[in-house]
Amino acid sequence: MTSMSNSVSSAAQISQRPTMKQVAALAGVGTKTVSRVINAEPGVSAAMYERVTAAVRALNYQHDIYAGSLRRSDRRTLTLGLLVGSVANPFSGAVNRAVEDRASQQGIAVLAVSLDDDAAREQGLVTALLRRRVDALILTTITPNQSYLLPEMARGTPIVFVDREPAGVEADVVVSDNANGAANATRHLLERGHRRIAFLGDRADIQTARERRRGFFDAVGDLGVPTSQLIAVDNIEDEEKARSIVSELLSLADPPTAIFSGQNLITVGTIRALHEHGAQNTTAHIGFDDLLLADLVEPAITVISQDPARIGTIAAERALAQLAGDTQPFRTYVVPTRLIVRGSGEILPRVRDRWPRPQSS
Amino acid sequence: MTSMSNSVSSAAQISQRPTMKQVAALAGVGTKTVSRVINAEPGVSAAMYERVTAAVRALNYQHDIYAGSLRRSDRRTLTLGLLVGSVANPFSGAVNRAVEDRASQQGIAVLAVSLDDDAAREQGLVTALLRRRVDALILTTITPNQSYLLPEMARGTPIVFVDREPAGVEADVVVSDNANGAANATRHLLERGHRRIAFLGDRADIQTARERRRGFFDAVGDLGVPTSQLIAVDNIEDEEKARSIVSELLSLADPPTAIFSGQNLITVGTIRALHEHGAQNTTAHIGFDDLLLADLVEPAITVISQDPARIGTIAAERALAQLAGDTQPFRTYVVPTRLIVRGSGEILPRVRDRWPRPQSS
DNA sequence: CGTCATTTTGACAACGATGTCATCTTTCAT
DNA sequence: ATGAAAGATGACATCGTTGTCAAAATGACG
Repeated sequence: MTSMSNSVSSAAQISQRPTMKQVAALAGVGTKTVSRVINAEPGVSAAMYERVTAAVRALNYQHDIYAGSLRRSDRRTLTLGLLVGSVANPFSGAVNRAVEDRASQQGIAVLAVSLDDDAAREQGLVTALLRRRVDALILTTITPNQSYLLPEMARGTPIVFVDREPAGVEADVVVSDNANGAANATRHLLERGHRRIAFLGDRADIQTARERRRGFFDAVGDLGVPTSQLIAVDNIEDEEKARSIVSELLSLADPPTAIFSGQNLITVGTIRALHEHGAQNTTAHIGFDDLLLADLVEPAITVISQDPARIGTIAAERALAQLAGDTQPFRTYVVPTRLIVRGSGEILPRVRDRWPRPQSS
Repeated sequence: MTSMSNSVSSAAQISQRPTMKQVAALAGVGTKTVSRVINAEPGVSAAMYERVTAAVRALNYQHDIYAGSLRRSDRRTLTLGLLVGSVANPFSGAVNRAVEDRASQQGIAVLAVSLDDDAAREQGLVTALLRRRVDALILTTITPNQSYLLPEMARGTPIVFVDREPAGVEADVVVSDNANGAANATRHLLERGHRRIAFLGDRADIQTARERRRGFFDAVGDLGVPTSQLIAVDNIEDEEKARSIVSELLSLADPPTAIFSGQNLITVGTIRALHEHGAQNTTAHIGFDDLLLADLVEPAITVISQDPARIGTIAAERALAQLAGDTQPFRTYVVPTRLIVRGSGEILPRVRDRWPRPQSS
């Protein structure tokens, strides 16, 4: 009975995915001709084209991009690798979406992974993208140095950095105008007479956090505000920590008359604390990065808004341009931020706290 | 001088990505041995293992997942395909993140694409994922029927539907408790004496929108509220349209005493309109889906909150389980929603609008 | 109608990896 | 010491596709 070993018994025959060979067989042509039709290569007669597309439809053939890329000389996989803070975070989501929109115009898909600002994950995540042979990388980084990417760049893989500037690598970079934005916010407060201002910053190992801090100190420095007036707290990791810190600050004998919160979640924590202390209408507050509903809380929150969609679009454009052979020198694209005046940032200090001090002549 | 055609002139030699063959050559072993080491297959002596890993490190070899999958019998690409509303939208982002977290535990990456609730895009996007040979699909759909996926399912590709129930396919489904959540919100309003209630719904071709509408009408129907009291507006596509509709409603001679907004952006538009009319403290309002800062606007917004992370986690678990050979029958997982009481939903109608009517005996 | 240029087509190797299987060592019981 | 069993290793075909190149078909022209 061994003759039955090529069994009919595997009854529940699972239909295989059709291959190009099967399409070719059905159409009665060579596989190369099918390949030509699929890839819209020239030199196929109308009759052949018709026969092949009919077979493709009949079998519901789905071309395998990766098998193709294996043999193809450019080795393109039509996939972009994107490393962002977290795909769950609105800023990253907007960047992701903009990249997707740009890329999908050319049939390119986006493989996005979340960094979580965990330096230990960075290289592993990049490797995971590279193992999948993405055509280009768009990266938000956290490690102090990105020179581990040099061999990959030497191989010709386009790499664009977004949101944060890399170190140890020459490349296209797309960032918000962090220092300027922060300085603008700070000047806005200074102009309204605030001097006792609190700066609340994100983790200091994050490049943008350092930039925003720098902008803050540049602005107060330009005016020669004595540092004894200032309060700066860094490394605020989450909303709850921000809330408790602001709560403490408001309990001080001499609390700040204005607060500049340097990141999204810190802004939310700050708003919470201000409301808890009933201080939201007496303490000025500007946040870096806009929030949904920020215009509907009481008072509405003045913010420095970023343009993540534009950041994503430019990054995708640069990556795609490099793929297309563009060789213009690397540049840093600085996307402007915008001060959106809504109320919380325009609260004036009490007269006795206001600067410049009235002349007592 | 033709002997120089194998030119030294292509000076800027681009270093190629090392292949397994090169690693094998450097280590002085066969490629199959390298393959065994890379894949942690048993039967490799310690000495060989050491020699191979040394060569891998020396060349910075990066294993090509797709080339491997081509020959491998299970044809796994260690990639999951995810179709969501939009990677820029917070709900989708949370689902995406949960799927990523689950999948990355097994070294699986997520290829996410945005549907934009555009029926014309659905099949094309699924095909784009399938062309990349994803191991499984997690889909949010918009077309009226998903039977086009039957051949793919017959091939053994696990497919899990999230957020919305499919039609024409038997599969695992993970959804919010939409009808119940909407009914709860509605009862919450009815219990407080509201009868003149407005339901504001999303596009009627979206399954969840229909479910929420159903929940609303179930709840009012159970109490026998005369439909003449009710206002239902469907197909509200964006925040601005929601705002203008609510604005109109509030201008009616007999405006609604309560509003149930059936989706995120509709909720935001509703809040805007209420504030513009100064009606936010006299008109009750409950929104479906939570919003950041919803607890900080005045009044704080009562909502039906969903649990997108849980939806994503369950979906990923089911997809991975099916990949692992789990054959339990398909199920619909209903993730509970939760009424979060914050104030806007507890506003009472004026006495003369309140039900039940006081007995005039 | 024959010749040559041009267009269309397909056979075959190759891309980078793994499955199969044969070969070569080593180990160990007798 | 010997043979059998087990372990380690690599040669080779193969996965689904495309590059190369030669062969076949077609068309142009005298």
